[in-house]
Amino acid sequence: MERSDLPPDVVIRRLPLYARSLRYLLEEGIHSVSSQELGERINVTAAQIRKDLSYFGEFGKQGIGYDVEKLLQHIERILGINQHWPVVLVGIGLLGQAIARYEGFRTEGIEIVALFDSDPAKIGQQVGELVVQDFANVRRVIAEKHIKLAIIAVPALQAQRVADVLIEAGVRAILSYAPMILQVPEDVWVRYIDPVAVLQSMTYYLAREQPPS
Amino acid sequence: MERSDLPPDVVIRRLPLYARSLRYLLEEGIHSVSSQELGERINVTAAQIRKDLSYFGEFGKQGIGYDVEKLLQHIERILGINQHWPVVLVGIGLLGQAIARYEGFRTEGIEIVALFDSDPAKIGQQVGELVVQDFANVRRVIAEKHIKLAIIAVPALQAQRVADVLIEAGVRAILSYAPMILQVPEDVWVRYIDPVAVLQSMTYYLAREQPPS
DNA sequence: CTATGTGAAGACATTCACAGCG
DNA sequence: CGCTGTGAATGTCTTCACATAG
Repeated sequence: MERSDLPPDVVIRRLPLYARSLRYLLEEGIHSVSSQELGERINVTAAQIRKDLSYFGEFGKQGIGYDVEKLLQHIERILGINQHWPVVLVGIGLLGQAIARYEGFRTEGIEIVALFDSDPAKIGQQVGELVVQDFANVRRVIAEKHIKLAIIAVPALQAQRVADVLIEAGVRAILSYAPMILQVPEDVWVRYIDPVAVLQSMTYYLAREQPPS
Repeated sequence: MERSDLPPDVVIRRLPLYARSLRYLLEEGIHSVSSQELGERINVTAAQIRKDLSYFGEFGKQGIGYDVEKLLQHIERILGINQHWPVVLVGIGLLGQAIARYEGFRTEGIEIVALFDSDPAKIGQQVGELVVQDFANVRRVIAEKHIKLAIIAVPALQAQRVADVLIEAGVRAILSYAPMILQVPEDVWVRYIDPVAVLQSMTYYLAREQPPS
């Protein structure tokens, strides 16, 4: 392949799944895997995995497959998750608290390092190992810790205002749980977690098979 | 267009976003909207919206645009969310509790009607308006209430076992928060909420702009 | 004159199928 | 012989651009 081809975003979004599956393989003590086997675990075709990886180099051995640990390291490096990415979390309601305490965020390059809320009743409260800070201080913390990543877990109507402040302070990528499309400069990345929309897209298919109760 | 063309899944996944945006427009008292205006709110091109809608019929007025309320009703009907979809939630840890209490799930066709966990300490506990039930009873509840939709919020290693039970009991669509790809029959729908993977895919781009702290 | 609906074109993503290497 | 890596072929999705309707 032309190495000058940029990897499509859809490929980038699959890499974390490959990485996770490789970690599970390692935990099972499996040290070698073919594109076929890896694909079966994550419901992706073998050709797709090989093509995806080919955007970044040649990591396998013909006739053998891939060394799990080496491939994992390659992917972690490609994604940049071999480095440490501090994240701020804004909005410490029930969802925010669950996010703040979720172990999955403490590993694999990502670490929530500060919690913010505007509610005086929440400021000062301990959540997991962190103390909730006043959102008014978010700029200073983002600047001091050179934070580029943020998670927003505030109500829909506050999400845009929060995003504006975060971006102005230096955040370059946002994961938002608010049911609201954010308007951001084109050099800022935004992704959404939207369980209601996901469920509603599945009802489309269910409604066509058999009616609901 | 050929009405015989099936709408692509990517179109189905956008419909809930259109619906939500239309609801916000209604709340703002706006009753007419062009594909251009709607597109600007949700960062989708006008042509895409018109093409998407064309899979299902003709809902606009040339020279004018769309009647917000009518288009919303059409989309809700297409998605099947004009009907009532009862959902079971399995796994009442911190995340499960946040999901159970989230208001967004109570509207728009979706309603969580039963909570399940296997932990004796959690069974019997009240969460919002519901009481946590023993997961051992999940089959009976799914059958009695004709439930087709489930949300899984259990640890990764338990997710497959939980999914197997749910599907056997009659569930046809699953929204899973577990960081694990589920193996299911091909007539069952599965979608994932995977915030860690989403964050990790954004670090790819950040790592290429400027190094993290 | 404005904005929809839609074939056709173009861009993008996936799969195929096989040369080539270990 | 098995499995990777990859051009080419196929399939899918998005955008274009304009005929058409109000």
